[in-house]
Amino acid sequence: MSRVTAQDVAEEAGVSLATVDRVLNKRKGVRSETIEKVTSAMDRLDFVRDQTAANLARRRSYRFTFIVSAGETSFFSDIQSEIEAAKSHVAKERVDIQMLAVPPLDPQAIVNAIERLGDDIGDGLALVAVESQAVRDSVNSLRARGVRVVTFISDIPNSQRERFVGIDNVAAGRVAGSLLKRFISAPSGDVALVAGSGTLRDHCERRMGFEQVMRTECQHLNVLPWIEGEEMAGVVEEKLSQLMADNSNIVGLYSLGGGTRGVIDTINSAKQKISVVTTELSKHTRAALISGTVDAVLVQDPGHEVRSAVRVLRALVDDAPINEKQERIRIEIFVRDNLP
Amino acid sequence: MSRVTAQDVAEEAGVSLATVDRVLNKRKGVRSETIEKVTSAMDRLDFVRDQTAANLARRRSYRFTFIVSAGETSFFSDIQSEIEAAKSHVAKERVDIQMLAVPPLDPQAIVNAIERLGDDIGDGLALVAVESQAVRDSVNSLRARGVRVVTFISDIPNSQRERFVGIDNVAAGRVAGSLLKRFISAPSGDVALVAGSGTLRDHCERRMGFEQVMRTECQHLNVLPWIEGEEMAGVVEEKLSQLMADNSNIVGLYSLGGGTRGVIDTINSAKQKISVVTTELSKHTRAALISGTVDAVLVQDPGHEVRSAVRVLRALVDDAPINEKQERIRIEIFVRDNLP
DNA sequence: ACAATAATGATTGACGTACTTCATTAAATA
DNA sequence: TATTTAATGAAGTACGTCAATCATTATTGT
Repeated sequence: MSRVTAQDVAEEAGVSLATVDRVLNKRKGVRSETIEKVTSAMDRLDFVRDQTAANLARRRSYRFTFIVSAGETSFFSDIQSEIEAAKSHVAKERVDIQMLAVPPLDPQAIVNAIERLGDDIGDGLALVAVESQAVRDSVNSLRARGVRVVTFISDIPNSQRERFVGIDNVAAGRVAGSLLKRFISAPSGDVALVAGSGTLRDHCERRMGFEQVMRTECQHLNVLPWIEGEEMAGVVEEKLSQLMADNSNIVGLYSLGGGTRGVIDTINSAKQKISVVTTELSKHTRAALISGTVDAVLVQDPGHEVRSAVRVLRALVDDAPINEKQERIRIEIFVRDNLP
Repeated sequence: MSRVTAQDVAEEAGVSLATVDRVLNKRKGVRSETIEKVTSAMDRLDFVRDQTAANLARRRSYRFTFIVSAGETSFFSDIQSEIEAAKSHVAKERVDIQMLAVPPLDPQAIVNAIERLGDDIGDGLALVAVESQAVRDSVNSLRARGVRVVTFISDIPNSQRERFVGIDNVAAGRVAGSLLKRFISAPSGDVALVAGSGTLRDHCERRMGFEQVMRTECQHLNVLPWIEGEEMAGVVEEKLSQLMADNSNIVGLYSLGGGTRGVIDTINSAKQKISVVTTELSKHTRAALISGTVDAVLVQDPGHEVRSAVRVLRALVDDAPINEKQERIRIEIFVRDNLP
């Protein structure tokens, strides 16, 4: 009933513990014939090596760095507190996490941060990437040094990052589109689009996805030129109320990034019935969902993303397989009734 | 830079390792004054006990039993394969899982299974519960024996199970209602309701939630008497086509349980445009989402549920805190564009 | 002040694996 | 056959904590 140990395997295979160990850790100096004896004994006994004991003996501990945007949006403060939470949670499993917040939208800040960290960066890095060749180079040189790198929330394709932990933003945009398509009952009308900044990759991708759906499936709807809110509620509010004053026929709106509070305030003081889909679950979007101002909110779960990044980094360091299903970050749809 | 050990704490506190250990494991025979010295040293040094080493030394291993319904629905076969997956995954962390499939909807089968297992049930049980006093008693006596019990997917309230791992089914029903409400653009019409069986608690709850929304917010819609499909596609198809023949004004449909394939087939061969929300992601609902027959599918992620149950059981055994955010099972909404 | 009790120290051997060293044996080459 | 080389065994130390034992101090009450 007690666990099968390497010692048991040795006896079963008729070899010494040392040889089992050599096989287990793929060290050289064992005949393939002997390897076979050992592995078959392992199968027979259902041996699974005790990872906890192994890690202890290896005195392996993991050190990971998170570099995130210091943006003042609620999403990024959520991310930061989730990292803090994860930090204390995994500390007892010999995983040490450090977090660095850098100014948003600034590639050089990221590069400098990585530079400054040097070897202190540890075994792995989770990075909220910004599109830039300098960052790409920086990531690649980390990889060359053996540091495992995952991008996080915002990807940087064509770099040597080993994985992207985050949602498919094009799909998120499409979801917004197909929801709005179903929500809007008017036979025709205009649809407004509010974004943070055109330089943000995720915003662009969501917009792409959204417009794909609108173009191909909603000929009766006309997507207005998008509003760039620069992630600031005030700016959004000003530009959006202008837009709504000019267009009396707005029937739908997709807010795909920052400054959603401005959207909500504007819609609240408008008379038209507009179907609204937004992003990010903050106290404002939550209230708006409940009051009915907003119909649906599309979300990526920061907690899941942080935990996933840690698990993935650990698996990369351990050369262990990744549970794809577990690590897939969902595009979550919230309506009033499934609010957490 | 290396980890802080209990030995370091002992030195910092000016006591022996034995005393630190006594404090750490809350053994008696230490003056409260000394306890204070030790804990403050721990704080100063940021000591976190190494769980892996602790588990090793304690030679603690966990043994959990899953009792699930042997229903032939795709949902339960998904559950079973997720349990298998979890089993091999956690084996390396000294967690042993056994699974037992019992006939669905049969309280006595559950009670007998628990009886037969005896002490072999291990440290904890995750149970797909069925409403019944016998099961409730059985759960309670397990708890009295010190076995930790969580219910799983289907709850059994008023028992001493320590937690329910699953979704809020009333909320799921409400989500279905508020989605349909938005999807249906017709000014009025009938809404059909297809369920598996009235004896299933989760089905009843979803129906409740759905009708709540319909009654309070959709006076323009008329919910037809529900169809009991007994989880069989053929039965559903027959009854539903009859219903649709009788009512030419059906504009929406919510399929809240088994036999969804029958719903899909029926709708496919109908001429009306009906907004449809269903449950469970199978290859049929997936195809129907893509083809547009179904507008949205409400899902609980079996993988997440299984992993959560294991984590919760382990936390219960360890007397460790539970990460509520991580363990909240989401009501997931899938439309064509966020299909996994 | 003395015994009785409580608190602490010192030491030791697990737990299951990793990794090294040194000795021994078997196989391959000259 | 002698010699080199490769394969294996035997044994020990380490990882950080747990848990038990026994010896040694403090701290009580009388």
